[in-house]
Amino acid sequence: MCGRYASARKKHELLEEFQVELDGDPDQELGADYNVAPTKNVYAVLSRVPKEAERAVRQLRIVRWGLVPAWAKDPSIGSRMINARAETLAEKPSFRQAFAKRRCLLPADGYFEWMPVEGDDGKKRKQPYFIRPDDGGVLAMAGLYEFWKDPSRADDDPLKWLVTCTVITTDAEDELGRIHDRMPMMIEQDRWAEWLDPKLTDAETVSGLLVPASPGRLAAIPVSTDVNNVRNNGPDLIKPLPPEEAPALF
DNA sequence: CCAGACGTTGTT
DNA sequence: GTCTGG
DNA sequence: CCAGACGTTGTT
DNA sequence: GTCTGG
Repeated sequence: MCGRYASARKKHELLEEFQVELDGDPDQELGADYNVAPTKNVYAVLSRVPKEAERAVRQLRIVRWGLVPAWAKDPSIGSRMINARAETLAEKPSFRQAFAKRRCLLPADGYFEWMPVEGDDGKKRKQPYFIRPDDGGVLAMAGLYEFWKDPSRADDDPLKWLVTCTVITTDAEDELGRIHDRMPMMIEQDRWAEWLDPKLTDAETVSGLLVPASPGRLAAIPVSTDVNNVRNNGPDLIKPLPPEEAPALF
């Protein structure tokens, strides 16, 4: 699955790597985040037709992780909507609309998975792994975004509309499956444009874009349990553990 | 009809 | 044990 | 995903 | 808002 990831690239790098036309939040830049957790703000690449325009424009926006459906009475439900199963997206009431019209990419340097292991003392513990492309390239996780109108705020309040997102999950490929049986769905660069196209609303066609990532591109690196606590952050969280402290993977 | 859910993961 | 918050 | 709370009243 | 269960 995907319940934690890293996103440390600068905004200008993302604008370039994702061939973004419009910076949706020109006044805001997120700091390098090596411990992105649910409810935090993240970058999303999406394509929408701006007001009074006729053409969809690829843009980079800051959204909150944890999708709040339009019908929610309050936004707290978002912390339980951090993932959406690729297999059932098209039917689930919480995701169906977003799947048809509001798909996005969530840029990541890599994501974290916790593997249950037996410690030297026989006690159960969990070893975190950082999973990232072995060539250091950017990951484009498939996501959905949604708008939620906050009834407690005035119409002219800039916070009237909350924009949230969820990460789509799929079965993990063989090697990664040993750590965890689910993983975030990745979109290859040659499918970005189609995935983001808001005019493409046919569920079957869109589902066809959700193909498992090509295997063998990702490396799983054992890291310190410092990542467990969301208050910790910084590049040390993705540093490989010294070999003597790293449990044998396979 | 109304009430209540609407989600995923992992673990036992 | 289970829910909420980050 | 993991960590941390899990509660109410009244008083400062 | 829309679906499911009773």
